Amino acid sequence: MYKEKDEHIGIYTSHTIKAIIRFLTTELKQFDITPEQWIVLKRLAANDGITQKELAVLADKDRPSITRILDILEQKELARKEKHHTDRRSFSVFITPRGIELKNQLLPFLEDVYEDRILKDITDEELEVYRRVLEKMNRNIEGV
Amino acid sequence: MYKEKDEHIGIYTSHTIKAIIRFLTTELKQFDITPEQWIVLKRLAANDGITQKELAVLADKDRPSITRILDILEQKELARKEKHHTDRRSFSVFITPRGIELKNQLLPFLEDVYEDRILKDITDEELEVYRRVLEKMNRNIEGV
DNA sequence: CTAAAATAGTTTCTATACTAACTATATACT
DNA sequence: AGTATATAGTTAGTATAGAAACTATTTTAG
Repeated sequence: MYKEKDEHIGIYTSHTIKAIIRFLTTELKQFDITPEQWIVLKRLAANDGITQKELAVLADKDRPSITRILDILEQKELARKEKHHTDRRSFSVFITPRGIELKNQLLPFLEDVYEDRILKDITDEELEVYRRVLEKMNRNIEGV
Repeated sequence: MYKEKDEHIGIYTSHTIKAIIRFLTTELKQFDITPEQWIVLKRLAANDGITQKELAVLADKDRPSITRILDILEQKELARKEKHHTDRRSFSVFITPRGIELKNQLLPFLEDVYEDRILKDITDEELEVYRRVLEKMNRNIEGV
């Protein structure tokens, strides 16, 4: 573990994440939603009525991505946009009843997918170290 | 660490990887290459003359992605394709002198980027656990 | 040996990220 | 007040992943 960190950490992390996203995409197909759309819906459910910009920050998306993903969520009638009352540049975004219903299904579903499948046989101690490494990497490259 | 694994593991991992890829993209800009193109060039350097299909497997890309990325590497004169001698459906892919030169620069450069910056202040013990968690997650979702 | 199936690679389509340019509106400066 | 700057959101262009359809060739089966 002392050498070739590009290979053993960088490229292997990249491989694993792609596999997880592929796995989640497959699991979520039955709900007709992608993992990225899910993150936006989840943030929206917890912060109903916020602006696109605020939603972008919370969902870790840039503004073009939020525009695109909200278009899709609107098509699927999971979210809707209203003109902001005081700032005519902005939109307020709301989750629909259908969106709430889906969120209520997906929250426990995804907890189970992680608990029982993706993270099976991984101890809490290992997960704590794993999470700490992520935090350190984030801090190391912060502001870039 | 016992609950909300979708949030604390899934979404946070996704955030971190995006930040790392953004960081690497910025670092590699001076070499006019992206992280994904780098993986392909690296595998090609270690396996000169293999077919696109073999390269796709080694670089963890699907066939359309390899087609696209090789187009770019050819444009940049880092790789070239030749018709396969015995199987006329295939191409053999070769790295160019320019590609070799770039690889010789990037291999140590990226080792340093990981060692000195991305993984700064992360112990070998932590990295071993981190890598083990990745391996377990990979095994858990294998074949999906 | 010929027809069917498999394989290598490309192209097209959808979804995503990111940059840059653009429109419309709001805020700040003088 | 009027101009300059900043902000919210959209659109367009490049790079990537993945699915599906397609072409050309090879392999397999009968």
